[in-house]
Amino acid sequence: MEENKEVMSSNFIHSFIDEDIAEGGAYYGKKVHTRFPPEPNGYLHIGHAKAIFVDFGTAEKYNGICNLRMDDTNPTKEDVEYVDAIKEDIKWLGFDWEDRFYYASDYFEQMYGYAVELIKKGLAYVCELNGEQMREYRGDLNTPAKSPYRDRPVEESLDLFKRMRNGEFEDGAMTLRAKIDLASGNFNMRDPVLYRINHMIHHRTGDKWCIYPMYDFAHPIEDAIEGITHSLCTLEFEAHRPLYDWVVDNISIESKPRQIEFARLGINNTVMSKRKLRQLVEENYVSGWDDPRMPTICGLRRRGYTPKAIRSFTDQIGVSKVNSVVEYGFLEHCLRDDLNENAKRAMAVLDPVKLVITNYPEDKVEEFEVENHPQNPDMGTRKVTFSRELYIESTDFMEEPFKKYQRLYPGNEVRIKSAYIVKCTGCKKDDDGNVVEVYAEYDPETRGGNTPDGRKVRGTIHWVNARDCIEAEVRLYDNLFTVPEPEAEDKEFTEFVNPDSLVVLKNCKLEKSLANAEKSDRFQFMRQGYFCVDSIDSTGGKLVFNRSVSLKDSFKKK
RNA sequence: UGAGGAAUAGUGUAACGGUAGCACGACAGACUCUGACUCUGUUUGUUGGGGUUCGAAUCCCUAUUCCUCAGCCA
Repeated sequence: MEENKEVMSSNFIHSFIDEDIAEGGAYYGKKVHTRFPPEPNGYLHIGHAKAIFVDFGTAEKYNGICNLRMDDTNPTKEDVEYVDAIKEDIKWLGFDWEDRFYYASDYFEQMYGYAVELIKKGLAYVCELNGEQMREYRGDLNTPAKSPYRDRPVEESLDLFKRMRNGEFEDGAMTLRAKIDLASGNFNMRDPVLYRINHMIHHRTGDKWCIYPMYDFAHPIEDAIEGITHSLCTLEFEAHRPLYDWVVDNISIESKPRQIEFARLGINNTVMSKRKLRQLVEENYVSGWDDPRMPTICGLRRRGYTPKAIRSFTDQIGVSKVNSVVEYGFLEHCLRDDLNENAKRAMAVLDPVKLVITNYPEDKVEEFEVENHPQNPDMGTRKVTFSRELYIESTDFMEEPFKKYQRLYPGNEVRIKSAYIVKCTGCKKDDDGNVVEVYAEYDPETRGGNTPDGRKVRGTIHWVNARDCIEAEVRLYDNLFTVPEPEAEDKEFTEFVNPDSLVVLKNCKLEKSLANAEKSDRFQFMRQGYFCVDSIDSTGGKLVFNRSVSLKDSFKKK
């Protein structure tokens, strides 16, 4: 059943949904309907990608549908600028909400109506405790909360709530609270606040409202209005589920969505809190939200990650209720897996040293045809030129090799990829002992890199023609943090920012064919890793590459 | 201390009460015009203690550890 490779693996959410479908009840006859409800107060990160995958993927699995909804119930934190960025990232990941794009703020009038209903039923009341008092009256683990206003007559609450809406009171002067259970062991049920006063310009409703619904009141209503059957969210909302159900059960609405919680994504060496990511940006630890070291979707995109790799990752890590931390290496594995198959090969010398083929004619130029992908002939070939002087990687020559070193050292033969077998004859060093030129002689019989006599040549190295190449800047990235779990440490997380997480190489030599590479093109530079075109300098036409991920290198560790 | 969750290899994730699998990593080897890829093999696991059962990761009891909640954030 090879063709099922793309289908997401099964998880406990599916078991719950299967039960619901089997039992009928509130879900009977309904298509599975989910939603992804980001608050437009920041950029999406890889953790959101998991949620997106869970929300859209679950709908997909059941031939259902998934809405995209901006959960904009708190104007103090939100901004329109994030809305478009969020939509762009989700689209880029390959998910489609079709025409079902909504704002929580579209439902403010209905929410207000439901609040009035609750007051009329005696299930909500206007409370005049201020924030500080509220905290004092809340009680603690062993003490019930107190609320001096909970027995206020319905008519009085109705009147006050209306006047709250009309703007007669200042911010924080009073709230609308649900009347549930002041002694509940679950603090969320100790008469939670439903509405607060906030005289602020909302990014969509402007100054129409000065009272705003709290998440716990708004979210179940948003879900119910949209006919969501399964409201999937992260574990920290588990204790809010009784309140979610309370709202749905006590207002006059047909739909009874079910909240199911799953564990959010953790990745080691990575910080995934919006607040902290913002801090990294604002304090210039990184160049911006899309810095290729950031775990944001736009950062990963700029780094060279593909939607396919991210989807493969979110699929394979699974969905459960266990707080877990996935290894960063697994994300990299998913990227390599995709890029290995789909990235064209090319040759780039990141730390060049000149190789002179001493027995090759001074003015001769040859052309070789090189395959773009060794395992996939469909990706075609390209031409590279060859002459007496080449650039090779400085690490591909060692005057005194260690055991098992199979590249250039005096007396050793290596294959110059796709060109000739050459034998190293020596090198030239400057006064400080640095190798400035390496010398070798080529074997004309081995044209194209073949060995007609069948002799074994262990090493094959990449190269560019020193007289026919281009220059580029290449940026190498490492983990942004030096410790596996910067958030778990006792110190401020910024103390663990890795100073070596970005290395810029200015004068890399690339084969000429790369001159017409375009932004976002991805390549595997032979033996160097996978790279993505970050930008093209408009003045000099100079290319800048980001290393998306390195190649696995087993021999270094020996 | 109240309430609600969760514990399966180094990591992540599976297993109607019926042989504890898979992936990543690690290690070893084969292959190779990339020390990549690919292929082969190996290693390591049911939190502890009881109980039910022919049989328990799974059911029961108990202990332990970890996570979440006392915003007019989401």
